[in-house]
Amino acid sequence: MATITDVAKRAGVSPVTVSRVINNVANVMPETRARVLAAIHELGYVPNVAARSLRSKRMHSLALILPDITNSFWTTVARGVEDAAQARGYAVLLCNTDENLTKQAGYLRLVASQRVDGVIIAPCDADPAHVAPLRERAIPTVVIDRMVTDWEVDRVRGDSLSGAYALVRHLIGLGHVHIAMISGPCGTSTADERVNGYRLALAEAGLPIDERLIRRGEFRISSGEAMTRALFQEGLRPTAIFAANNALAMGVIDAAGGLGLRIPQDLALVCFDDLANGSRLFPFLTVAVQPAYEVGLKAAQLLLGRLEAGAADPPRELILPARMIVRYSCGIRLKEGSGPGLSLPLPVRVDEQSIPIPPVASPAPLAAPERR
Amino acid sequence: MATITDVAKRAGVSPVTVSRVINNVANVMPETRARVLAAIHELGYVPNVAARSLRSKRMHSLALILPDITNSFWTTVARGVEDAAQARGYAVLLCNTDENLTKQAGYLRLVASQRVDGVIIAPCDADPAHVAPLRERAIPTVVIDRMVTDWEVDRVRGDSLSGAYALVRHLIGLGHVHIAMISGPCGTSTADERVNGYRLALAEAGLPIDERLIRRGEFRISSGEAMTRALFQEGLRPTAIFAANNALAMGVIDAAGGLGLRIPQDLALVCFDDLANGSRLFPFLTVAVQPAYEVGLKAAQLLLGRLEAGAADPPRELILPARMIVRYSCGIRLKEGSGPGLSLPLPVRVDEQSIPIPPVASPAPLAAPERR
DNA sequence: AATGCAGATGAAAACGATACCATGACCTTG
DNA sequence: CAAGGTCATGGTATCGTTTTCATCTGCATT
Repeated sequence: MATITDVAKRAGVSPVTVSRVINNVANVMPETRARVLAAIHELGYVPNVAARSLRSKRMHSLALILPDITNSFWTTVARGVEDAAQARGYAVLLCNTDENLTKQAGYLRLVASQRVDGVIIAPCDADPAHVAPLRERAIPTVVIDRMVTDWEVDRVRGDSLSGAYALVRHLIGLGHVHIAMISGPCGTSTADERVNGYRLALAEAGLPIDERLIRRGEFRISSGEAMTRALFQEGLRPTAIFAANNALAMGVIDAAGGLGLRIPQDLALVCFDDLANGSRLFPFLTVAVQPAYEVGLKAAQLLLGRLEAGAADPPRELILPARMIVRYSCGIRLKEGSGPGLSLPLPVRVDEQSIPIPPVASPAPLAAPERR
Repeated sequence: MATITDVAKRAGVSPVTVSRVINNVANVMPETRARVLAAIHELGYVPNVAARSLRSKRMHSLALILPDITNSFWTTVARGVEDAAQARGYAVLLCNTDENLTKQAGYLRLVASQRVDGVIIAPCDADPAHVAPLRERAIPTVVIDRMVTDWEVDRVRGDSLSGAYALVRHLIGLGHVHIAMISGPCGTSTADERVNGYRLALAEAGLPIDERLIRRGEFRISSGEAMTRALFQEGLRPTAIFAANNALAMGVIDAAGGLGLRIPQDLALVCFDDLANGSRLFPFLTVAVQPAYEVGLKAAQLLLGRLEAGAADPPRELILPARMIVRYSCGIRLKEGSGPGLSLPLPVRVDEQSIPIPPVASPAPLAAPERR
């Protein structure tokens, strides 16, 4: 494979000049530049990033560390990151942690050894010790979706609190009083915040908060099924369930099947995060959606901006507003005559209504986050 | 950041010995090894892959080039690749082409410059010219899902022909005679093969093949909708549609909504590739599924095997069998009393039946592919 | 005419690891 | 006991770039 020296020989210049042409730095005579470009083209020369980054300390690559690319939320985030990176010629290393600290630690080591320029990470938990390698090595990082305690770092996330609040208010507005919430692990900030939004909405409506209706598990289908099953087995009979993410909602559906409950007739269901084809597939969940693609895009742009400008501004927090998509899983008919009635015939596709969610103030306010 | 020399000094050995310890090559005295390991640990040393691969010509990374990670089929493939790579300490570079040749070409350039050890690619089309950079530079490659004409290369793919054949036979068995097929671009082998399977099943059943019922477009929702709409607008009235992938099936659902057709009552629908939560979300599509995770896993294993063994065996083709998952989108009740009737009430979750698909012989047989 | 300066280019060193070959110590074998 | 082999280790060159500094040319300034 051709090297920079081959190109230099062919163009009758020194490797240094070729390097200058490639990187568009300093002044090179237009005529020389043309000769170099011609040589590059003729030889099919492509710079060797290993050599380049050994010398220049810039790898031109990012690592994206997230729980599981298989979840449509993360898929879309990844797509946003990838697009932003690609636009600036950066490569993206994909890392799935499965919410597993050991895997995460392994990837942090990999990331250090790859000497990636920056990292976008949705950490397994909020414990700063678990992301220590990033801080110790001062690797530019953007934390997405989650929070890490005591770490002043760039962050991009959706507005979980307001989204949860809006969903629960929606349920309350429909007359529900016994609303259960199933959420993810304590300590995972999104799970916590969604519970906060739930509490806030109930409190504001003057409804009692029954702690037995709040369940915490993991962000996975099986956990959602177990929690739902437990709720009903313990004799609590919520008329509506708020699932803190889409996987949990799928668990609710599984449990409902087993319990002989129909959605929406017997049980209303809302959740955070959309499904892949939410408006095409029944039960047409009513959801709060974070702008997943934008979370990825903005995170990557923020990171790349830092890398290229080298600016040492103070860390920023970007909270992207969520939207509520009202569909059918609470039994509402959106427009007279347009949507299906509650009983039959089966709809093929539901009309949906997308509503911006206004931010609500956090009960325990954060350090002046930036809204946009 | 600590270098190998720092470690060497601290352990009182030469960098060469440290290198040997890191790479587990040659014999190092246990006591020396321990000293080196201790030094590594104390300094938090992580090898610099750039330097390493500059010298050793091995990047320890793979590129995965596929149409769109957002499609659940590709998501799952990616997950398989990632898991296999991670297990052997390889990093995965993610590249989305959006079926766009320009983007694909850009990534091939990136891949060359990154000097990745190997590439797993689902090429946009079968034109060998479009993947020429891989061949010219002799980059070890595994082609997945698609085919490239005149290229003897390792391949891993699902059995499209048999899957399509099985689905159409299923429809025929239910009494359908007017079955339409909407597929992807001509020249994309999966799209072509699925059409072949369709023809084969009809021919075998002695049914006439109406060319107007076969439509070719792109593998995207909007294209599926347009083709379905066109079918009905032209006065053809198929009772069943076979969509060549999940995105096209979503397009059928969109079109059906507009046309006032219910699935399955008015129109049966089957497709290739599963949806993310196919058994939880109505219309519970009956599908042929390729083992997407396995496609990714096997492709990565095949590639890594080649890289590490350096074996120059002849290229292999792995055709993984598809399965049929019979659900509800053709209006069948699986078990008396277990599934829902055709009319109501709405099911929450459908029982499903997963059936292995026996391979069928290709009408134009391929070069002795390997089955497993 | 001497000086200064900017532009264009090149020579050599350096980045951090591994490949290759060399060396000395110790062991085996006929 | 000499010859040869194995083991543990080290010295040095090298991978392909970019960085740093030096050189040279030509032109404007004084």
